[in-house]
Parts: sequence; structure tokens; C-alpha cells
Amino acid sequence: MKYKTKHKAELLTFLENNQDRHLTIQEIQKALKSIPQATLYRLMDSLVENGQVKKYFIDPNTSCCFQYVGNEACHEHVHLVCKKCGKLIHLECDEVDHLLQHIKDDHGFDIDISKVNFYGECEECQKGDK
Amino acid sequence: MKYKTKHKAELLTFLENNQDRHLTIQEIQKALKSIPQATLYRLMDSLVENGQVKKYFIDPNTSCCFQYVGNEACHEHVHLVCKKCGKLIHLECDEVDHLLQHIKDDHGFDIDISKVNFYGECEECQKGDK
DNA sequence: TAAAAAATGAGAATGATTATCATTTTTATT
DNA sequence: AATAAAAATGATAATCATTCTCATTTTTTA
Repeated sequence: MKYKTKHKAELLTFLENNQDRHLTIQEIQKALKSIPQATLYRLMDSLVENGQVKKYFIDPNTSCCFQYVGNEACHEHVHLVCKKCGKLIHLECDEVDHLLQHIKDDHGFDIDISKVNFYGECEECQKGDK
Repeated sequence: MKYKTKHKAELLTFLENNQDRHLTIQEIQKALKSIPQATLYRLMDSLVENGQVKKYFIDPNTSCCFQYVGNEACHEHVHLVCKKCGKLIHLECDEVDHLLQHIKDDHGFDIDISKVNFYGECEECQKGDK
């Protein structure tokens, strides 16, 4: 996607206005009905490829998610996904960094932090269990 | 799957003989051609449900994997998945347990360790990069 | 041995994603 | 501004793992 097109412009505006959310292709489609499906997939791929958008695989049973990060990379974080309520929490935490460093140093494996998702149960849902 | 059937027996024998590997439905199908697809999916689901088999989502772009653990639960471990060579490493590590405990205590989120996958690059592939 | 409960198996349905390909749009070149 | 080259489009078909359907068969229980 090297050329500027109206679809691309419309998509970018929408993404910029929803930087705080993770969006699936299906959600974007609903909002931008004028962009055909195939085109939307291609546009998202190209945005991921040049780094303006990050692609996340949150829940293995559902579609992937996208989030606009613009030109400045978003802070490194991991995702906490609640399997009860579906809530998605961004976690920035030194202890995580520490573990990844340990695994690199002592186990030789270099982890891509942007792909780390922890599945479990959030605080509210744990309370509700009782 | 409360009743004993020949399919189930055949499947369990195969799984027991391949405890060291992660198997996709497709691989099991290839090995056990006599079990129809729908039946195989149902059998695997039932084995997962009663705990004899664990289900893993390793790579979001491919099918899920299964591994037989029998009646005794396998040791808690996380998976390291190399995005270069596809290698799958089981990691048991106190530091991981420590982090999960920290996230539970200090961030209130209770992580399911069996669903933790770290994506990155293994030692051998890192060497090959240079 | 009959009634019930569960499993089977073949095929259709689903749903997200990718591929195809002729057409149109955008950019670069003269 | 005209044109050629490059890229994007859009409608549709293809793919592929997984789930669903439902009439039939098998297994267990009474």
C-alpha cells in the first residue's frame, strides 16, 4: 500500500480515533461499511507491516485484534486476558522484564514481549466466584 | 464419552505411545485413518474435558495441539515457541512461578499457567542469525 | 431382552482469512 | 497534459479448521 487512497485515509482516521481500543476486523468493518472486506484485510496487513498498527492474537478462539500505535511505538507491555469477562488489561511491570531477561540469559531463549498474553481471571471476577 | 468404544481405545493407545509429542488433530487423523474426523474431534474434546489430555494453542495461525498427560497431571510448565524453526520447548522455572505469584499478589490477576506461551527465538536460531 | 442413553458417521454449515483476476486508480515519466 | 508503469480495488471463489445436524448404530442399564 504505497499509494494514498480514500479508503486508507478513512481507515487511518478511524484507527486514530480508537487508539485506546483493540479492534477486530469485524468491528472495523461494521464501522466502515464502505470499505470492502478484502480491501480492509489488505490495508490492515500493510499497516501492520510498516508498524503503524500492532496485531495481537488475544483469544485463540476468536479473531485477531489490531491497535493503532502511530509512529511512536507504544510502551512495551503484556496483556492480561480475563477468561470470564473478556477484559483486556495492559500490564507494564518490571518483574515481567526481569523474567524475560532471565530466560534470555539463563535459558538462551529470546522472547518477543509484544506477543505475550496471560490468560486467567481478573480481580473482579475472582471476587464474583465466591 | 462415557461408554467404552473401539475408537476410543485405539485413540488412547496411540496417545499413550506419543506422550512426548504435541499432536494436532490432523496428525492424529493421518495416523488413525479409521476414525472419522467428527468422531475424532468429539473424542479429543471429551478427553480434554476429563483431564487425560491437555489442549494447547501454540501458534495462532495453526491448529491447536493436544498432549496426553494420563491420570497424573504433568508438571506445570510454560511453552517457548521458536518463531524461526518452530521448535517447542517446555520450561519449568521457579522464576516463572515467582512472576505469576507477583502478578496475583500485586496486580490481582490470577494467571492460568498452562496457557502461557512465549514466542521468540531459540538459542540455535539466534546463532544462525549472525 | 427391552428401553435408555450415548456414540457414530457422513455430509453440510460456519466463519475467518486468503487467493484470483480483470478493472480501476494512482504515481512517475515523457 | 498524456501515457506508461505500478499499485490498489472489489467482487467472488477457495481454503481450512472446526462445529453442527440428524438419522442410525452401539453400549449400558433396568
